Order: sequence, then C-alpha cells, then structure tokens
Amino acid sequence: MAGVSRSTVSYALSGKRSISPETRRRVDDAIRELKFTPNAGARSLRTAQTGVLGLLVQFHEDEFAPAMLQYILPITETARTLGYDILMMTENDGAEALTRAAESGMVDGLILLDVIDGDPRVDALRATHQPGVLVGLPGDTRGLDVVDLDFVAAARNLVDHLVELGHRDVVLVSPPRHVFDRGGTYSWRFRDAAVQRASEIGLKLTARYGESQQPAIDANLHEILDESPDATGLIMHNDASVAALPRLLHERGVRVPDDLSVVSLYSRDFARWFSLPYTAIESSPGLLGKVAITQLTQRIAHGDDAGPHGTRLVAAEIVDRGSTR
Amino acid sequence: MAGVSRSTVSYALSGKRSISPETRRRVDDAIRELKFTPNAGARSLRTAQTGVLGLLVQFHEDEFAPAMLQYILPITETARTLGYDILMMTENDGAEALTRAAESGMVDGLILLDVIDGDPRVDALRATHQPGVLVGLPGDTRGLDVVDLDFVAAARNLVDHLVELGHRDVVLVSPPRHVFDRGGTYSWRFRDAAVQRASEIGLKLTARYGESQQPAIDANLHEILDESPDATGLIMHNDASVAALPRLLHERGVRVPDDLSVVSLYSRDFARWFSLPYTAIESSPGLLGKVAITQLTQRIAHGDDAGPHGTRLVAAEIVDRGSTR
DNA sequence: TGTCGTCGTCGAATCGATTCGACGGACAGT
DNA sequence: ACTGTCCGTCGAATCGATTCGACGACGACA
Repeated sequence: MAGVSRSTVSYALSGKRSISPETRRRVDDAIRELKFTPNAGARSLRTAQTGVLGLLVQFHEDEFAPAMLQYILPITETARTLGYDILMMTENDGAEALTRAAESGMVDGLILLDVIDGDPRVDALRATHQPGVLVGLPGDTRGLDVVDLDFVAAARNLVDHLVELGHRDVVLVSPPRHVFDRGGTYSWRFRDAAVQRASEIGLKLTARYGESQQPAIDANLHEILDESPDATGLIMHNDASVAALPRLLHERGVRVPDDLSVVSLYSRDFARWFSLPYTAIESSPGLLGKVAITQLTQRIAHGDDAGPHGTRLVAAEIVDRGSTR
Repeated sequence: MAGVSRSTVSYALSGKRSISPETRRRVDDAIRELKFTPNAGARSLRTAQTGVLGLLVQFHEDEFAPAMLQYILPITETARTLGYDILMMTENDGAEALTRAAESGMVDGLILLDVIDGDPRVDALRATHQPGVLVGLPGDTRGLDVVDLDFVAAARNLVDHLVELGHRDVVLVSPPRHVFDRGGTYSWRFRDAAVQRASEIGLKLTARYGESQQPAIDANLHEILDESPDATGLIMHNDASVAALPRLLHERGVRVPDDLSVVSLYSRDFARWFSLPYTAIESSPGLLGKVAITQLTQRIAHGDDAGPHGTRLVAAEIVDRGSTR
C-alpha cells in the first residue's frame, strides 16, 4: 500500500536505518489506514524477545494474600512503563511453571516473589539461564540478583524508637513458627536483629510466634497479651495478626497509645486497607518492585555487563502514626 | 537425533496422525535427552494460538484492591487447569491495553474484570473481534458473554432474612455515590432490588451511600448510624466500609447481634482476611471466575458454535455467621 | 569526467514450529 | 498375481516479522 518493500517498513518502524521523510510518511499512512500491528509471535520468533516478564507468585498455604497484592500492582505498573507486560503464574508448583515459561521462550525474564531459603524456584531459575530477580532473600544468593527490605535495620529502628520513649518491657509478635521453619528468612532476620538490639541496650523483649489464620490469630494474640501483662510496648511483625489487632485491642479495652504503644512493619496501602493506625516501618512494596523490575530489565538488556550480581537491601523508613508514647 | 523428520516429531507430539510405537519411543527419548521444548513464538506464529488469556484489571481510583484479588486468584488457577496462562494488565487505559494485546496476537481471549456501564474496554473488545468475557454487567450486552452475581436475588434474600426475624427498620449502606454515577450497575441493581422488596413487604429501609476511603469511611458510618438510631438491622453492600465496621461498632459499643443485626455480601476469603463475623451472601468470586474462564475457553475453541452469547447470573447463597437475631 | 561515500531501498534468508499432499510398504480381498 | 486400503513417514510450504548484503542514485571531490 505504501509502495515499498517489507524491509523498508520494518526499518521505518524500528528506525534502525535512515528513511526518507517522504517514504516514512507513506508508510505511516498505510499503517494507520490498514490498522497494522506487528504480530507478537512472529516478532518473538525472529528476535527471541517477547516483551513479557514472568511473575511467579507463590501462595504458601497460609499466606496472607492481600499482602502479596501490594507487590503485584507496582510490579505490573513499573514493568509497563519499561515496555513489558506481565505473565502471572500462581501455580503451586512454581518451579515447574518457571521452567515451562522460560524454556518455551514465553518470557524475557522472571520475577520470583516471596522467595524463601531453599526455594525450589531458585534452582529452577539457575537451571534456565534466564535473567531473573528475586524479591525475598534466600540463603545462597551466588550469581543472583536479589531485592529485599532491610529487615535488620527495620527491627533496630523499631526497638530504638520504643527505647527512646522509655519503654523497658516489650513484646514482639513474629510470623508463625512454620514460616521460620519453612525458610522465610525475613522472619528471623527481623526477630534476631530485634533481640540483639534489645539486649545491647538493656530492653526486655519477649519474642513470640504469631498465627496467620483466624480463629487462631485471636486466641494467640489474647494469650500473648495475657502472658506479658507488664509489657508497655508491642512490635508486630505479622501481617495477618496486625490486621486483626485494632479490633482485638478494642475488645480487650486496651487503648493505644495510652495503655500500650504499638509499632509494626507494613505499607501505606496495607494500612489503608485495614485501617491500621500504628506507627510502622514503611515496607515500601512499590519501591521494592520498582528496583526489582529495573534491575531485571537491565539484566535482560545487558546481561552480565549490567554489573555484578548482588543483593539490594532497601532502606526502611518509619512512619509515625502516633501509636507510641 | 531420533532419525526422523521434523514433521514426524510434530505428529508424535500432537498425536494428530498415528505413529509407530518404535518411532514414538525414539522421539520421546530424543526429546528427553535434548530437553526439547517447543518454542512458544514459533508455535503461535504458525497456529495463531498462544495459550494465553489477557486479564484486564481495572483499578478505579478508589477501588478497594483486596476485593479485586479474590477474583484474580481463582481466574489464574482455573485458566491453568484449562491450559492457559494469564497476562495481567492493570493499566489505567484499559481499552488501549486490550487493543494492544489483542491486535498483536499476544492472547487468545480476554477477561474484563469489574466492568461498568459505558466501560470503554467493552467497545474496544467489540472492535477487536477477539473472544472475551465480562465479569460485571454493563448496560448493553448485545453479542457479549457476561458473568456476574445475581445482585437482585442477593438483595431480596438479605431483606427477607431480616424481615423473617422480625426487623421493621433497617439501613442499607451502598457503595459511594460516584460508583452509581460512574456506571457500577451492581450498586443500583442491589439497592433498587432491596428498596423494592422492602416496600413490598412493608419494611422501612433507609438507603445510604457509603464511602470507600479512610478516614471518610468512619465519619460516614458514624453519621449513618447516628441518624437512624431506631434501626435494628444493617445491610452492608460496600467492601471497604464493611471491612472497617467491626472496629467501628466496638468503638460505639454496639454489640452484634444483641443491639444490631448485620448482614452483608462478600466472599469467604474476604471474611477471613478481614475477620468479618457477619452473616452474608457469599459473593463466590471463585465460582464466577470459573464460569467466566470456562465460557471464554469454549468461545475460543468453538466460536459462535459454543452457543448463544448471553449473561450468566450466578445464584447467591447466604452464609449464616450468627450476626442476626 | 571519473571515483568514492553516503543514503535510501530492496530481495532473500531466517527464526521454529505445523500441516498438507505424496509416497512406499504391508496386507487383505478377489 | 493384481488391485485397493490403510498406515507411517517425509518434504516442502507456510505463518509474519527482522536483518544482512547488495545496489542504484546522488553529491563531493580531485
């Protein structure tokens, strides 16, 4: 229709060779007239690039799903601004899904969400030789790009915050025990840092396991609060439990911060969804997603030249919502 | 490696022509040995099928995101069991995203989530001539496959439930006014059915608009409760508001069901995430997703032969959680 | 006037699968 | 022994883009 060869059209589209203004105009007109859109399959066959990133979301049985959502949305948005679409895979067998997507060439790269130590998806990723980035820190990170929150700094900040206000006896509610056992490194990275910091500065800190499913959550929290009647501070590191806390404290007649100072770790969105009024470390899922995708796309574009593989720990800032005294 | 032609391998894989056991064995061995996986791009180029469904998630500014998640998960799972992967698109300009995915042949079909009346994505879908299914009912459904909850039956059930218990004065909290204005048909389908049913059987029903963002939610609920002091029943049709309700009622010292009977409309998952103790119509996002995907894949496979286009309203069942008396 | 570079365009090869028609061999029926 | 089927396999065409080498036209320069 434009009276030129297909190669000329391709060059007009990609700009990889110069094109006379006249020809470019005719090509553009024809494209508009014919409503032409390049076929993704053909393009990916030829270029071995798809413009799609695989997002592997792992819903461990007892995962608190809304917490995952905070990551998914910013990731898809950031990816889009960089020209990528997101193929979301939520299968139980994440390793198999990853392999399938990678080997068949459906994706240019992979994002692994909520990675734990010993995560089978990590082995699968290593085996595919596809660019990938982990959100969540496993034990062995050799040759991997990893992004995670700096849970150690977060825990220290919260402990310091309470100590500065004069608290001498606080309770920490961690994720459930099986999250520790399963390899959720954020659980012990946070707890151990909190415990250590507390002992450094002479704070009595009682670390307890939380629960992640109702009705166990309520029973567990009641028990924890009953058993530490003298504690004046509460550090919540457990999404499902902190979501239930406001109602539970009301039931117990505990006023925050008058009777109890509460601090936690969650995102602004999470706080909004669950009307959480607590001073908290901002877990910055948006920033994490952005860093992860940026890193991944650079790895896709430049391979090993994009710099050394490594772990990026995102700094944690505290948002004061007035729940401490 | 198997000593056969490529076409034979293809037939061995697809089973579209018979293959001798001997040859099949050699092909399988070679495939395993070489770790061969068909290339998705090449396959989709040749067959014009991708094995991918586009999922268009629309986050209206004030959408309550966790509510959306209930739909996304079952959809990806159902799709997978039927052999499809999910390309998730969350862009603001959903119509553009839809067109891009469809025209470039990235997907075999489209799922539109949270469709409203006058939704620009519906026009875009019509323009592409791609199979698609809507979750959420627009005004004009000609030629479309639509799946939605039967909000009319749901509203009637809840009204009847309260009336049978002897309530004579109840309040309905609907979605925010701008959801009505914007074309969220579920909002008025539910409200109008409730109002009509109430008038049929002589129940005083005060319909109010809710809010969807804190802190407006709390102020709004307090106001609504203050202005209907004699109401003995509360019907909540508003995800964000009902999520805040348990805490708010505690603050007001209102006991459920002793002082107030509360019914609502949400899913089991939603109830779990937000510890909601109210008797409610089960909104069945899992079933809706399943029906939608099943319908879509049949449309993909059989086109217009898959039966007439139409709207499937999924029946709503009540789950008694003991919040009424 | 002849040579060389640059610019814009074209033709052909290529990516990796699927599928159609053809074809040779085995076997049954007469 | 001949014909006709059926079965298993192959070769070649095809899907729709990208890209490399080639080539003609044109201007610059000697």
